[in-house]
Amino acid sequence: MDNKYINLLKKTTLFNGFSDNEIADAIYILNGVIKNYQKNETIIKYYEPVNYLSIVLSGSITGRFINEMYDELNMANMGPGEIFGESLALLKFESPVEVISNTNSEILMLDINKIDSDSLSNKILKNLLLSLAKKNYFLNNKVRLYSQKKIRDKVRLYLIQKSEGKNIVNLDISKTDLAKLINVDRSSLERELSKMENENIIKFEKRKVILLNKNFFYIN
Amino acid sequence: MDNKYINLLKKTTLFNGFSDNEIADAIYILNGVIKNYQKNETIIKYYEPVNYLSIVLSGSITGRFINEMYDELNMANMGPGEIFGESLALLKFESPVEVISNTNSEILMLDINKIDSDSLSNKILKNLLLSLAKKNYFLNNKVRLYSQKKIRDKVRLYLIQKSEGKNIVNLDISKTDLAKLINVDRSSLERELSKMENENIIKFEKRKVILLNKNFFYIN
DNA sequence: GATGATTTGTTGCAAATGCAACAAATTAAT
DNA sequence: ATTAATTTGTTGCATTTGCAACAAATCATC
Repeated sequence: MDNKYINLLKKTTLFNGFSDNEIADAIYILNGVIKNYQKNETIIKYYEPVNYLSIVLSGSITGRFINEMYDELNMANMGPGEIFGESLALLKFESPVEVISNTNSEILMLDINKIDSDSLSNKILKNLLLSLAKKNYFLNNKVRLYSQKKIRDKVRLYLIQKSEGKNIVNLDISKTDLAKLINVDRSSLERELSKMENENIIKFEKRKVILLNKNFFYIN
Repeated sequence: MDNKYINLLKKTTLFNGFSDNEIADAIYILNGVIKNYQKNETIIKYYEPVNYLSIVLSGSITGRFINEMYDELNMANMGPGEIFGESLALLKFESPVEVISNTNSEILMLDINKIDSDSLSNKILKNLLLSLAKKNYFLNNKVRLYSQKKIRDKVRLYLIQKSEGKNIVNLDISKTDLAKLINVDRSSLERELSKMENENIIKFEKRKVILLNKNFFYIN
Protein backbone atom coordinates (compact mmCIF):
# COMPACT_ATOMS: atom_id res chain seq x y z
CA MET A 1 0.00 0.00 0.00
CA ASP A 2 1.32 3.32 -1.15
CA ASN A 3 1.91 5.89 1.54
CA LYS A 4 0.61 8.63 -0.69
CA TYR A 5 -2.98 8.48 0.49
CA ILE A 6 -2.52 7.98 4.22
CA ASN A 7 -3.48 11.55 5.00
CA LEU A 8 -6.57 11.31 2.88
CA LEU A 9 -7.58 8.04 4.51
CA LYS A 10 -7.13 9.51 7.98
CA LYS A 11 -9.89 11.94 7.15
CA THR A 12 -12.39 9.29 6.09
CA THR A 13 -15.14 8.17 8.43
CA LEU A 14 -13.82 4.62 8.13
CA PHE A 15 -10.36 5.43 9.46
CA ASN A 16 -11.25 8.29 11.75
CA GLY A 17 -8.97 8.22 14.78
CA PHE A 18 -6.58 5.68 13.27
CA SER A 19 -2.79 6.00 13.40
CA ASP A 20 -0.72 5.50 10.25
CA ASN A 21 0.19 2.00 11.39
CA GLU A 22 -3.39 1.08 12.17
CA ILE A 23 -4.46 2.16 8.71
CA ALA A 24 -1.70 0.12 7.13
CA ASP A 25 -2.65 -2.87 9.25
CA ALA A 26 -6.34 -2.48 8.49
CA ILE A 27 -5.69 -2.34 4.77
CA TYR A 28 -3.57 -5.46 5.07
CA ILE A 29 -6.21 -7.34 7.06
CA LEU A 30 -8.91 -6.37 4.56
CA ASN A 31 -6.87 -7.36 1.51
CA GLY A 32 -6.76 -3.77 0.25
CA VAL A 33 -6.19 -3.26 -3.47
CA ILE A 34 -6.05 -0.05 -5.46
CA LYS A 35 -7.74 -0.12 -8.83
CA ASN A 36 -7.54 2.49 -11.57
CA TYR A 37 -10.52 3.50 -13.66
CA GLN A 38 -10.77 5.58 -16.80
CA LYS A 39 -13.24 8.38 -17.28
CA ASN A 40 -16.72 6.90 -17.90
CA GLU A 41 -15.59 3.41 -17.00
CA THR A 42 -18.03 1.31 -14.97
CA ILE A 43 -16.92 0.50 -11.44
CA ILE A 44 -19.98 -1.41 -10.29
CA LYS A 45 -22.40 -2.84 -12.81
CA TYR A 46 -26.13 -2.93 -12.37
CA TYR A 47 -27.22 -6.32 -10.92
CA GLU A 48 -23.66 -7.47 -10.28
CA PRO A 49 -22.75 -8.74 -6.79
CA VAL A 50 -20.77 -6.23 -4.79
CA ASN A 51 -17.83 -7.72 -2.91
CA TYR A 52 -15.87 -4.72 -1.73
CA LEU A 53 -16.19 -1.61 0.28
CA SER A 54 -14.67 1.08 -1.91
CA ILE A 55 -13.01 4.37 -1.08
CA VAL A 56 -12.37 7.04 -3.68
CA LEU A 57 -8.67 8.01 -3.52
CA SER A 58 -8.62 10.34 -6.50
CA GLY A 59 -11.07 11.48 -9.16
CA SER A 60 -14.80 11.28 -8.73
CA ILE A 61 -17.60 8.78 -9.25
CA THR A 62 -21.35 8.81 -9.71
CA GLY A 63 -23.86 6.29 -8.41
CA ARG A 64 -27.09 6.16 -10.31
CA PHE A 65 -30.18 4.10 -10.73
CA ILE A 66 -31.10 3.02 -14.18
CA ASN A 67 -34.77 2.52 -14.04
CA GLU A 68 -36.68 0.29 -16.34
CA MET A 69 -37.31 3.07 -18.81
CA TYR A 70 -33.61 3.81 -19.00
CA ASP A 71 -34.01 7.31 -17.76
CA GLU A 72 -30.84 8.00 -15.96
CA LEU A 73 -31.19 9.48 -12.57
CA ASN A 74 -28.20 10.83 -10.77
CA MET A 75 -28.01 9.86 -7.18
CA ALA A 76 -24.79 11.04 -5.69
CA ASN A 77 -21.42 12.23 -6.78
CA MET A 78 -18.51 11.19 -4.63
CA GLY A 79 -14.96 12.46 -4.46
CA PRO A 80 -11.74 11.63 -2.64
CA GLY A 81 -12.26 10.15 0.81
CA GLU A 82 -15.82 9.05 0.22
CA ILE A 83 -16.97 5.50 0.73
CA PHE A 84 -19.44 3.41 -1.25
CA GLY A 85 -20.62 -0.16 -1.68
CA GLU A 86 -20.33 -1.04 1.99
CA SER A 87 -23.98 -2.03 2.52
CA LEU A 88 -24.13 -4.20 -0.53
CA ALA A 89 -20.79 -5.82 0.30
CA LEU A 90 -22.01 -6.63 3.81
CA LEU A 91 -25.28 -8.05 2.56
CA LYS A 92 -23.68 -9.75 -0.43
CA PHE A 93 -26.43 -8.34 -2.59
CA GLU A 94 -26.54 -7.50 -6.23
CA SER A 95 -26.18 -3.85 -7.00
CA PRO A 96 -29.37 -1.89 -7.65
CA VAL A 97 -27.23 1.02 -8.75
CA GLU A 98 -24.58 1.53 -11.34
CA VAL A 99 -21.38 3.26 -10.30
CA ILE A 100 -19.37 5.08 -12.91
CA SER A 101 -16.09 6.92 -12.85
CA ASN A 102 -16.63 10.56 -13.81
CA THR A 103 -12.94 11.19 -14.31
CA ASN A 104 -9.88 9.01 -14.23
CA SER A 105 -9.89 7.72 -10.69
CA GLU A 106 -8.20 5.50 -8.17
CA ILE A 107 -10.35 3.40 -5.89
CA LEU A 108 -9.24 1.50 -2.82
CA MET A 109 -11.18 -1.72 -2.47
CA LEU A 110 -11.45 -3.50 0.85
CA ASP A 111 -12.88 -6.92 1.61
CA ILE A 112 -15.14 -5.92 4.45
CA ASN A 113 -16.08 -9.49 5.26
CA LYS A 114 -12.55 -10.13 6.48
CA ILE A 115 -13.38 -8.17 9.61
CA ASP A 116 -12.81 -10.34 12.67
CA SER A 117 -13.02 -9.71 16.40
CA ASP A 118 -9.59 -8.33 17.27
CA SER A 119 -9.36 -4.82 18.63
CA LEU A 120 -8.49 -3.26 15.30
CA SER A 121 -11.52 -4.94 13.72
CA ASN A 122 -13.62 -3.60 16.54
CA LYS A 123 -12.39 -0.11 15.78
CA ILE A 124 -13.19 -0.54 12.11
CA LEU A 125 -16.64 -1.84 12.97
CA LYS A 126 -17.43 1.18 15.08
CA ASN A 127 -16.36 3.59 12.39
CA LEU A 128 -18.17 1.68 9.71
CA LEU A 129 -21.28 1.74 11.82
CA LEU A 130 -21.08 5.51 12.14
CA SER A 131 -20.48 5.82 8.45
CA LEU A 132 -23.55 3.73 7.67
CA ALA A 133 -25.58 5.70 10.16
CA LYS A 134 -24.62 8.90 8.35
CA LYS A 135 -25.52 7.42 5.01
CA ASN A 136 -28.83 6.41 6.49
CA TYR A 137 -29.41 9.93 7.61
CA PHE A 138 -28.53 11.19 4.15
CA LEU A 139 -30.95 8.76 2.54
CA ASN A 140 -33.68 9.78 4.92
CA ASN A 141 -33.18 13.36 3.85
CA LYS A 142 -33.30 12.28 0.25
CA VAL A 143 -36.58 10.46 0.81
CA ARG A 144 -37.94 13.51 2.50
CA LEU A 145 -36.85 15.71 -0.38
CA TYR A 146 -38.31 13.40 -3.00
CA SER A 147 -41.55 13.12 -1.07
CA GLN A 148 -42.29 16.77 -1.77
CA LYS A 149 -44.76 16.95 -4.61
CA LYS A 150 -44.19 20.47 -5.81
CA ILE A 151 -40.98 21.84 -7.26
CA ARG A 152 -41.22 24.87 -5.04
CA ASP A 153 -41.37 22.65 -1.97
CA LYS A 154 -38.42 20.61 -3.15
CA VAL A 155 -36.41 23.77 -3.71
CA ARG A 156 -37.38 25.08 -0.32
CA LEU A 157 -36.41 21.90 1.47
CA TYR A 158 -33.16 21.55 -0.46
CA LEU A 159 -32.17 25.10 0.37
CA ILE A 160 -33.12 24.71 4.01
CA GLN A 161 -31.04 21.54 4.21
CA LYS A 162 -28.05 23.31 2.61
CA SER A 163 -28.37 26.62 4.39
CA GLU A 164 -27.82 25.52 7.99
CA GLY A 165 -29.72 28.55 9.15
CA LYS A 166 -27.80 31.05 7.03
CA ASN A 167 -29.50 33.13 4.38
CA ILE A 168 -26.93 32.51 1.65
CA VAL A 169 -26.57 29.10 0.06
CA ASN A 170 -23.76 28.14 -2.25
CA LEU A 171 -25.15 25.56 -4.62
CA ASP A 172 -21.76 24.36 -5.89
CA ILE A 173 -23.55 22.78 -8.83
CA SER A 174 -25.22 23.98 -12.01
CA LYS A 175 -28.96 24.36 -12.20
CA THR A 176 -28.93 21.53 -14.68
CA ASP A 177 -27.43 19.29 -12.02
CA LEU A 178 -29.71 20.68 -9.35
CA ALA A 179 -32.67 19.62 -11.44
CA LYS A 180 -31.30 16.08 -11.58
CA LEU A 181 -30.54 16.10 -7.89
CA ILE A 182 -34.05 17.02 -6.84
CA ASN A 183 -35.49 14.90 -9.63
CA VAL A 184 -37.44 17.41 -11.71
CA ASP A 185 -37.39 18.58 -15.29
CA ARG A 186 -34.79 21.28 -15.81
CA SER A 187 -36.98 23.72 -17.68
CA SER A 188 -39.71 23.32 -15.10
CA LEU A 189 -37.15 24.07 -12.41
CA GLU A 190 -36.01 27.21 -14.23
CA ARG A 191 -39.60 28.29 -14.60
CA GLU A 192 -40.24 27.86 -10.90
CA LEU A 193 -36.99 29.57 -9.91
CA SER A 194 -37.89 32.53 -12.12
CA LYS A 195 -41.24 32.78 -10.42
CA MET A 196 -39.58 32.64 -7.04
CA GLU A 197 -37.19 35.41 -8.04
CA ASN A 198 -40.11 37.52 -9.23
CA GLU A 199 -41.87 36.99 -5.94
CA ASN A 200 -38.72 38.08 -4.08
CA ILE A 201 -38.37 34.76 -2.33
CA ILE A 202 -34.86 34.12 -3.60
CA LYS A 203 -32.18 35.85 -5.63
CA PHE A 204 -29.50 34.15 -7.71
CA GLU A 205 -25.93 35.41 -7.98
CA LYS A 206 -24.13 32.89 -10.17
CA ARG A 207 -24.26 29.75 -8.09
CA LYS A 208 -25.13 31.48 -4.87
CA VAL A 209 -28.71 31.75 -3.73
CA ILE A 210 -29.80 34.47 -1.36
CA LEU A 211 -32.82 33.56 0.71
CA LEU A 212 -34.82 36.79 0.78
CA ASN A 213 -38.11 35.74 2.28
CA LYS A 214 -37.18 34.44 5.71
CA ASN A 215 -40.73 33.47 6.39
CA PHE A 216 -40.77 31.17 3.43
CA PHE A 217 -37.65 29.38 4.67
CA TYR A 218 -38.63 29.31 8.31
CA ILE A 219 -35.53 31.29 9.28
CA ASN A 220 -35.88 32.53 12.89
CA MET B 1 -35.48 -7.96 32.03
CA ASP B 2 -38.48 -10.16 31.60
CA ASN B 3 -37.91 -13.53 30.01
CA LYS B 4 -41.12 -13.23 28.05
CA TYR B 5 -39.59 -11.73 24.94
CA ILE B 6 -36.37 -13.72 24.63
CA ASN B 7 -37.71 -15.75 21.73
CA LEU B 8 -38.82 -12.65 19.90
CA LEU B 9 -35.45 -10.98 20.47
CA LYS B 10 -33.61 -14.01 19.13
CA LYS B 11 -35.29 -13.44 15.81
CA THR B 12 -34.23 -9.80 15.53
CA THR B 13 -31.31 -8.80 13.35
CA LEU B 14 -29.67 -7.26 16.40
CA PHE B 15 -29.58 -10.49 18.39
CA ASN B 16 -29.28 -12.94 15.55
CA GLY B 17 -27.14 -15.89 16.64
CA PHE B 18 -27.21 -14.90 20.32
CA SER B 19 -27.83 -17.37 23.15
CA ASP B 20 -30.36 -16.56 25.88
CA ASN B 21 -27.55 -15.58 28.21
CA GLU B 22 -25.88 -13.38 25.66
CA ILE B 23 -29.12 -11.52 25.08
CA ALA B 24 -29.60 -11.03 28.81
CA ASP B 25 -25.99 -9.83 29.13
CA ALA B 26 -26.32 -7.52 26.16
CA ILE B 27 -29.47 -5.94 27.56
CA TYR B 28 -27.72 -5.47 30.87
CA ILE B 29 -24.64 -3.87 29.26
CA LEU B 30 -26.82 -1.55 27.22
CA ASN B 31 -28.98 -0.46 30.15
CA GLY B 32 -32.09 -1.99 28.62
CA VAL B 33 -35.45 -0.60 29.73
CA ILE B 34 -38.94 -1.55 28.59
CA LYS B 35 -41.35 1.32 28.12
CA ASN B 36 -45.08 1.13 27.55
CA TYR B 37 -46.91 3.39 25.16
CA GLN B 38 -50.61 3.99 24.61
CA LYS B 39 -52.27 4.00 21.25
CA ASN B 40 -51.40 7.26 19.42
CA GLU B 41 -48.79 8.21 21.98
CA THR B 42 -45.58 9.77 20.65
CA ILE B 43 -42.45 7.69 21.11
CA ILE B 44 -39.96 10.00 19.42
CA LYS B 45 -40.78 13.64 18.92
CA TYR B 46 -39.84 15.64 15.87
CA TYR B 47 -36.55 17.51 16.51
CA GLU B 48 -35.87 15.79 19.81
CA PRO B 49 -32.48 14.12 20.36
CA VAL B 50 -32.63 10.36 20.06
CA ASN B 51 -30.69 8.53 22.74
CA TYR B 52 -31.79 4.93 22.37
CA LEU B 53 -31.95 2.15 19.88
CA SER B 54 -35.50 0.84 20.18
CA ILE B 55 -37.00 -2.56 19.51
CA VAL B 56 -40.74 -3.12 19.23
CA LEU B 57 -41.70 -5.94 21.61
CA SER B 58 -45.47 -5.76 21.14
CA GLY B 59 -47.90 -3.58 19.26
CA SER B 60 -46.90 -1.51 16.25
CA ILE B 61 -45.45 1.90 15.49
CA THR B 62 -45.28 4.32 12.59
CA GLY B 63 -42.41 6.56 11.66
CA ARG B 64 -43.36 9.58 9.61
CA PHE B 65 -42.02 12.86 8.40
CA ILE B 66 -44.02 15.92 9.12
CA ASN B 67 -43.09 18.30 6.43
CA GLU B 68 -43.36 22.01 6.75
CA MET B 69 -46.90 22.05 5.42
CA TYR B 70 -47.96 19.48 7.96
CA ASP B 71 -48.94 16.98 5.37
CA GLU B 72 -48.38 13.72 7.04
CA LEU B 73 -46.47 11.21 5.08
CA ASN B 74 -46.31 7.66 6.22
CA MET B 75 -42.89 6.19 6.08
CA ALA B 76 -42.88 2.78 7.63
CA ASN B 77 -44.93 0.70 9.95
CA MET B 78 -43.05 -1.53 12.30
CA GLY B 79 -44.16 -4.43 14.40
CA PRO B 80 -42.68 -6.83 16.97
CA GLY B 81 -38.98 -7.51 16.48
CA GLU B 82 -38.29 -4.46 14.38
CA ILE B 83 -35.64 -1.91 15.28
CA PHE B 84 -35.64 1.84 14.94
CA GLY B 85 -33.73 4.92 16.05
CA GLU B 86 -30.32 3.28 15.85
CA SER B 87 -28.80 5.71 13.34
CA LEU B 88 -29.93 8.77 15.18
CA ALA B 89 -28.80 7.34 18.51
CA LEU B 90 -25.35 6.62 17.09
CA LEU B 91 -25.05 10.07 15.57
CA LYS B 92 -26.66 11.78 18.54
CA PHE B 93 -28.81 13.72 16.12
CA GLU B 94 -32.22 15.25 16.50
CA SER B 95 -35.00 13.27 15.00
CA PRO B 96 -36.20 14.31 11.53
CA VAL B 97 -39.09 11.91 11.94
CA GLU B 98 -41.84 11.47 14.41
CA VAL B 99 -42.51 8.00 15.76
CA ILE B 100 -45.95 7.18 17.03
CA SER B 101 -47.46 4.12 18.63
CA ASN B 102 -50.28 2.75 16.47
CA THR B 103 -51.58 0.52 19.22
CA ASN B 104 -50.68 0.01 22.81
CA SER B 105 -47.11 -1.15 22.62
CA GLU B 106 -44.03 -2.17 24.55
CA ILE B 107 -40.67 -0.90 23.40
CA LEU B 108 -37.25 -2.07 24.55
CA MET B 109 -34.81 0.81 24.66
CA LEU B 110 -31.08 0.22 24.57
CA ASP B 111 -28.28 2.69 25.09
CA ILE B 112 -26.24 1.85 22.03
CA ASN B 113 -23.39 4.12 23.01
CA LYS B 114 -22.55 1.77 25.87
CA ILE B 115 -21.07 -0.62 23.35
CA ASP B 116 -17.45 -1.31 24.20
CA SER B 117 -14.79 -3.60 22.76
CA ASP B 118 -15.40 -6.89 24.52
CA SER B 119 -16.41 -9.90 22.45
CA LEU B 120 -20.12 -9.50 23.14
CA SER B 121 -19.97 -5.88 22.02
CA ASN B 122 -18.17 -7.01 18.91
CA LYS B 123 -20.99 -9.41 18.17
CA ILE B 124 -23.57 -6.69 18.70
CA LEU B 125 -21.64 -4.36 16.43
CA LYS B 126 -21.59 -6.87 13.62
CA ASN B 127 -25.31 -7.49 13.84
CA LEU B 128 -26.07 -3.82 14.12
CA LEU B 129 -23.98 -3.21 11.06
CA LEU B 130 -25.95 -5.76 9.08
CA SER B 131 -29.18 -4.27 10.34
CA LEU B 132 -28.14 -0.82 9.22
CA ALA B 133 -27.01 -2.16 5.88
CA LYS B 134 -30.46 -3.65 5.36
CA LYS B 135 -32.13 -0.42 6.30
CA ASN B 136 -29.89 1.33 3.85
CA TYR B 137 -30.99 -1.05 1.17
CA PHE B 138 -34.61 -0.41 2.06
CA LEU B 139 -34.11 3.33 1.87
CA ASN B 140 -32.42 3.03 -1.47
CA ASN B 141 -35.45 1.20 -2.75
CA LYS B 142 -37.65 3.92 -1.34
CA VAL B 143 -35.65 6.60 -3.09
CA ARG B 144 -35.89 4.65 -6.28
CA LEU B 145 -39.65 4.33 -5.89
CA TYR B 146 -40.12 8.00 -5.11
CA SER B 147 -37.92 9.00 -8.00
CA GLN B 148 -40.50 7.69 -10.45
CA LYS B 149 -42.45 10.63 -11.76
CA LYS B 150 -45.57 8.91 -12.99
CA ILE B 151 -48.04 7.04 -10.82
CA ARG B 152 -48.06 4.17 -13.26
CA ASP B 153 -44.30 3.81 -12.91
CA LYS B 154 -44.50 3.94 -9.13
CA VAL B 155 -47.14 1.25 -9.15
CA ARG B 156 -45.09 -0.86 -11.51
CA LEU B 157 -41.95 -0.57 -9.43
CA TYR B 158 -43.80 -1.18 -6.18
CA LEU B 159 -45.44 -4.29 -7.56
CA ILE B 160 -42.17 -5.57 -9.01
CA GLN B 161 -40.48 -5.05 -5.66
CA LYS B 162 -43.27 -6.92 -3.86
CA SER B 163 -43.80 -9.68 -6.40
CA GLU B 164 -40.40 -11.37 -6.27
CA GLY B 165 -40.96 -12.68 -9.75
CA LYS B 166 -44.44 -14.05 -9.07
CA ASN B 167 -47.49 -12.79 -10.90
CA ILE B 168 -49.69 -12.39 -7.84
CA VAL B 169 -48.98 -9.73 -5.27
CA ASN B 170 -50.70 -9.51 -1.92
CA LEU B 171 -50.81 -5.86 -1.00
CA ASP B 172 -51.65 -6.43 2.68
CA ILE B 173 -52.73 -2.80 2.87
CA SER B 174 -55.68 -0.74 1.68
CA LYS B 175 -55.43 1.34 -1.45
CA THR B 176 -55.69 4.37 0.78
CA ASP B 177 -52.52 3.28 2.53
CA LEU B 178 -50.86 2.30 -0.73
CA ALA B 179 -51.39 5.83 -1.95
CA LYS B 180 -49.64 7.16 1.13
CA LEU B 181 -46.85 4.63 0.79
CA ILE B 182 -46.01 5.56 -2.77
CA ASN B 183 -46.72 9.21 -2.03
CA VAL B 184 -49.52 10.06 -4.43
CA ASP B 185 -53.04 11.37 -4.14
CA ARG B 186 -55.47 8.57 -3.45
CA SER B 187 -58.05 9.50 -6.05
CA SER B 188 -55.32 9.86 -8.65
CA LEU B 189 -54.07 6.42 -7.72
CA GLU B 190 -57.55 4.94 -8.09
CA ARG B 191 -57.90 6.63 -11.45
CA GLU B 192 -54.63 5.18 -12.66
CA LEU B 193 -55.40 1.71 -11.27
CA SER B 194 -58.75 1.76 -13.07
CA LYS B 195 -57.00 2.63 -16.31
CA MET B 196 -54.54 -0.19 -15.76
CA GLU B 197 -57.39 -2.63 -15.15
CA ASN B 198 -59.09 -1.47 -18.34
CA GLU B 199 -55.89 -1.99 -20.26
CA ASN B 200 -55.58 -5.51 -18.84
CA ILE B 201 -52.29 -4.77 -17.16
CA ILE B 202 -53.49 -5.75 -13.70
CA LYS B 203 -56.56 -7.17 -12.02
CA PHE B 204 -57.63 -6.58 -8.43
CA GLU B 205 -59.17 -9.24 -6.24
CA LYS B 206 -59.69 -7.60 -2.88
CA ARG B 207 -56.17 -6.86 -1.75
CA LYS B 208 -54.51 -9.18 -4.21
CA VAL B 209 -53.19 -7.88 -7.48
CA ILE B 210 -52.76 -10.16 -10.44
CA LEU B 211 -50.09 -9.04 -12.86
CA LEU B 212 -51.63 -9.79 -16.26
CA ASN B 213 -49.28 -8.10 -18.67
CA LYS B 214 -45.97 -9.82 -18.07
CA ASN B 215 -44.26 -7.56 -20.53
CA PHE B 216 -45.22 -4.53 -18.53
CA PHE B 217 -43.71 -6.00 -15.38
CA TYR B 218 -40.63 -7.45 -17.04
CA ILE B 219 -41.57 -10.94 -15.94
CA ASN B 220 -39.44 -13.46 -17.85
C1' DG C 1 -9.42 35.11 -29.22
C1' DA C 2 -11.86 31.71 -31.88
C1' DT C 3 -14.46 27.59 -31.63
C1' DG C 4 -17.11 24.24 -29.58
C1' DA C 5 -19.56 22.52 -25.61
C1' DT C 6 -22.41 23.29 -21.87
C1' DT C 7 -25.64 25.92 -19.30
C1' DT C 8 -29.29 29.16 -18.89
C1' DG C 9 -33.62 31.27 -19.86
C1' DT C 10 -38.02 31.18 -22.09
C1' DT C 11 -42.32 29.58 -24.08
C1' DG C 12 -46.40 26.81 -26.05
C1' DC C 13 -48.63 22.84 -25.45
C1' DA C 14 -50.09 18.32 -23.81
C1' DA C 15 -50.25 15.17 -20.18
C1' DA C 16 -50.46 13.99 -15.46
C1' DT C 17 -51.70 14.94 -10.99
C1' DG C 18 -53.84 17.05 -7.05
C1' DC C 19 -57.91 18.60 -4.97
C1' DA C 20 -62.70 18.59 -3.74
C1' DA C 21 -66.86 16.50 -3.44
C1' DC C 22 -70.00 12.84 -3.17
C1' DA C 23 -72.25 8.21 -3.47
C1' DA C 24 -71.70 3.39 -2.96
C1' DA C 25 -69.60 -0.44 -0.82
C1' DT C 26 -67.26 -2.63 2.71
C1' DT C 27 -65.67 -3.34 7.34
C1' DA C 28 -65.76 -2.66 12.31
C1' DA C 29 -68.04 -1.82 16.59
C1' DT C 30 -72.09 -2.01 19.67
C1' DA D 1 -78.90 -6.35 13.33
C1' DT D 2 -77.99 -1.58 13.35
C1' DT D 3 -75.02 2.11 13.29
C1' DA D 4 -70.78 4.22 12.64
C1' DA D 5 -66.39 4.45 10.46
C1' DT D 6 -63.50 3.53 6.79
C1' DT D 7 -62.50 2.45 2.13
C1' DT D 8 -63.54 2.50 -2.69
C1' DG D 9 -64.85 4.35 -7.06
C1' DT D 10 -65.79 8.24 -9.93
C1' DT D 11 -65.71 12.80 -11.96
C1' DG D 12 -64.93 17.95 -13.14
C1' DC D 13 -61.69 21.25 -12.82
C1' DA D 14 -57.47 23.85 -11.83
C1' DT D 15 -52.74 23.49 -11.27
C1' DT D 16 -48.41 21.68 -11.99
C1' DT D 17 -45.17 19.49 -14.52
C1' DG D 18 -42.88 17.39 -18.37
C1' DC D 19 -41.47 17.72 -22.98
C1' DA D 20 -39.72 19.91 -27.07
C1' DA D 21 -37.59 23.45 -29.24
C1' DC D 22 -34.71 27.33 -29.69
C1' DA D 23 -31.84 31.52 -28.77
C1' DA D 24 -28.69 33.69 -25.76
C1' DA D 25 -25.14 33.48 -22.47
C1' DT D 26 -21.36 31.40 -20.26
C1' DC D 27 -17.55 28.34 -19.85
C1' DA D 28 -13.76 25.43 -21.48
C1' DT D 29 -10.14 24.28 -24.74
C1' DC D 30 -7.00 24.90 -28.17
